[in-house]
Amino acid sequence: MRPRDVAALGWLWRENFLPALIWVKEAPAYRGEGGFMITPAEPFQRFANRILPANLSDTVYFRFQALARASRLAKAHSLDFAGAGQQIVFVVDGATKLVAHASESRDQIVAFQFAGEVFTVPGPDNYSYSVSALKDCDILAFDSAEFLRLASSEAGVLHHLLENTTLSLRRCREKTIALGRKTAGERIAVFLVGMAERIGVEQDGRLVLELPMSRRDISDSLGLTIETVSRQLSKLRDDGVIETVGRSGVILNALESLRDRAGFLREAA
Amino acid sequence: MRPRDVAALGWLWRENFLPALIWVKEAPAYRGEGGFMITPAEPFQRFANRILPANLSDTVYFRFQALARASRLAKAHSLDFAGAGQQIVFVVDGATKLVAHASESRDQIVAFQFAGEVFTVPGPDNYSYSVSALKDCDILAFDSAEFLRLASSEAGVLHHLLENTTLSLRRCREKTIALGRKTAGERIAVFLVGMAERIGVEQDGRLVLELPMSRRDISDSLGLTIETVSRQLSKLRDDGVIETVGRSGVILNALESLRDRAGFLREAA
DNA sequence: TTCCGAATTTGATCTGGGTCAATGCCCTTC
DNA sequence: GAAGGGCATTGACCCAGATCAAATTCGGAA
Repeated sequence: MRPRDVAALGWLWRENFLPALIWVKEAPAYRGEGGFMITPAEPFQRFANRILPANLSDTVYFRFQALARASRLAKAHSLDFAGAGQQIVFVVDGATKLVAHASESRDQIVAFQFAGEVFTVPGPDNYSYSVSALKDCDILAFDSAEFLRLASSEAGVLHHLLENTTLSLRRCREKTIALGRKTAGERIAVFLVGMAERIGVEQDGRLVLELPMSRRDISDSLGLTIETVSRQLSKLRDDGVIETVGRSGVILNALESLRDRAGFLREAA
Repeated sequence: MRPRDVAALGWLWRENFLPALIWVKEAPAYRGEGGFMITPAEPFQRFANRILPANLSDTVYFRFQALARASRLAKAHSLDFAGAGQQIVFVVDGATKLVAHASESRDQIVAFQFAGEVFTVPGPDNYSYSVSALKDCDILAFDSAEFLRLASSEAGVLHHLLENTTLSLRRCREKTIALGRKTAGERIAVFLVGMAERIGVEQDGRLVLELPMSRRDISDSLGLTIETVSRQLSKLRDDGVIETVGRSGVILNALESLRDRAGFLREAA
């Protein structure tokens, strides 16, 4: 049974969670194999390959699987964990944004995530957080408390999770630096360089980006307005540093120049 | 041998690291006891109480101890990990700031830390990071790679570290929200409320803060200038929300009003 | 207790990026 | 392939907070 077929189940699928189990039939048979076969067990499988150690016992493996709630998230739709506590989310496929709602009409995008990435969604606190799909997504979500209870004696799982969290923290700190001490032009350059590293594709020696997020998303991520984002991109275009293709395509002609404009620490410092 | 005595050793102590071991003589005898006795083993002891599981074997305990580099850091002095990789730092006593150097004269304070807190210092990347003492400090530092190698099969240690990292991430995200979408007045209110939670002391029903950081530190943390910080504090004083005592004392007369000004999500939303 | 230098506060002015307002252009849908 | 609607761009103007410049005050040292 493929996700596609499952979708046909109708209401079960929708916006809501659904145990990943229904995607899974012969999981153990596939587990641990290299290469991502498109199999019924694929979503949890991919998660397991990335986060669970290869030598995990079947019993524990299935317990984790039972905790996973899979959801198919159509573009622009969002998961709201209001009421629930901290979550651990895996992006099986697609791209998402983690949005903090500061107040009416003031959203801050805390981070973007792409296929294969794991991240933590804070429980509600001073702000409420939600995860939105930048394009159609497949997502696995775990209640963090339940997940950690199960993982509490699995050093391998904790280690992977720690590494992922530390990476998120580093990215968040870099964003802090950008928002606290950089000009609009520098922020845009930082953004483009960062996206180039994460989703850039090389074509004819030039880096090509297909940005899944809108100008509003970019501005909500960088603490700017859409107008400023647009103006800065136009400036880069006028300067020949980038070319734009339609609404989402960006070609980076001069990555070095972009790095200079990003205001990073000089290498030779 | 107390830290105080050790300091008398002179050059060994200074700004440099020094194996924590020299602080330690009868560590095993004290380990696991409740209550923080001031003992020779105190620094590593405190760290162990917070991060290492109580049932850790002595062998492993001592291996961790051998990795610890203790340092006494005088106010305004800083540890520079340039060259070294990611670090795990424990603030035994005092208060520190984690500073990212964006470029000449543009520093961003990424986080403040107080006694008893553990945090990660990123390895050099697009920016270089350093840890500075807001007041005289005792600090333990571990090379992160070495620490994790040793901890890789110690689920208890990893679990604590993960919790600490997740907390840092949550704080960093809240800072992101503040820097991306809040006005100067809101940022100051957020800062004061946050400090109240971490180092506030209740006196006669009012919260009293003794801020260890200067106006420059506050401005470098909030992405503002010292002048703006000063003006916003004056405004709060004029409005009767706070009183200031000398350069570092702040009395919060109306925590609720501060919360309102912080632009947090309305509870009743 | 006085004194000095640095930290802070306060004031005046300037500006990067926000806001408001059209206009233009993708891209979807029919 | 024409049309419509939202997204993006561009322009004019404004303002929160930066910058520049004193004046004031704190708190350590003598």
